[in-house]
Amino acid sequence: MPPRDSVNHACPVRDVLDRIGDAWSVLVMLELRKGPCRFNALRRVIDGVSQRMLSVTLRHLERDGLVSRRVLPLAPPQVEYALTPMALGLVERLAQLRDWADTHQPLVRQARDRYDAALSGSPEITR
Amino acid sequence: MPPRDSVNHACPVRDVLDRIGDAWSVLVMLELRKGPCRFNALRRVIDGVSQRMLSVTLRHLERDGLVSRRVLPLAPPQVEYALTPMALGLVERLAQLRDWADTHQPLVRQARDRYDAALSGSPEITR
DNA sequence: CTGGATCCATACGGATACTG
DNA sequence: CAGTATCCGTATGGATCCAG
Repeated sequence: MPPRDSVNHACPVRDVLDRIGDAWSVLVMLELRKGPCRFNALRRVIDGVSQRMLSVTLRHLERDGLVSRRVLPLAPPQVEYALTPMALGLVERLAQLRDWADTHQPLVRQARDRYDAALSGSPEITR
Repeated sequence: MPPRDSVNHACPVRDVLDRIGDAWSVLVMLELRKGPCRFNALRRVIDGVSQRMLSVTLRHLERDGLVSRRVLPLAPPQVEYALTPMALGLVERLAQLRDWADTHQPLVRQARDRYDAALSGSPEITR
């Protein structure tokens, strides 16, 4: 997709799909499902996320009204992120998705390996 | 994410999330949910997808065992794509997601506008 | 601690042209 | 019809440095 804004925004699904598009959003929301969490705590538990992407992701989620941001007025500044009420329904479905992923991941892996093997095994495939 | 393969593949969720990551996969699967479909038919109905991306997307889905590909031996070659049994559960959940997106899209839009307005409205924001 | 700003590599994705 | 191959602009995302 080009500039992502010049495109067909008549399709409502796209809005949410775009948010789900970057894996981090999903991971963050699933994590926040367990309860409110602070920036670096998220950073540690998400595993693999750079500080920049976590920041960007959280801002996007906040913009879409899916995550709330609460600044605790403390000596070392603390910021707590939490799901908004609106996000709850979405997160439930995301959890359903994750469950499917968990249980079917081995099958997907198998299929993938079979596919790859079939390719490299084919006699006429030169590459 | 870097090379997408050098990354943490210990996390099972990632595998499926990556597939869901590109919006096209979801759109294609939701379309195939209605029944088997041919290449150009998909191309027409998906709207916005380039021929290349549809091709790439379908190959990925096939590789993961989520979509089957059947070549009809006809004069003008025809290829029919369909969901595999394994994909059915996934697609159901994706449909759930799409439903949420449909019903909540206005709210997301609102939140987004409010967020943007708050930014440009803030006095101290120079940018 | 919680980020924003910048720099830079690369992978994604569109357009186009070409095959079976 | 159903793709594959190439070219090439652009957005994504990591690394690093800096600020409140």
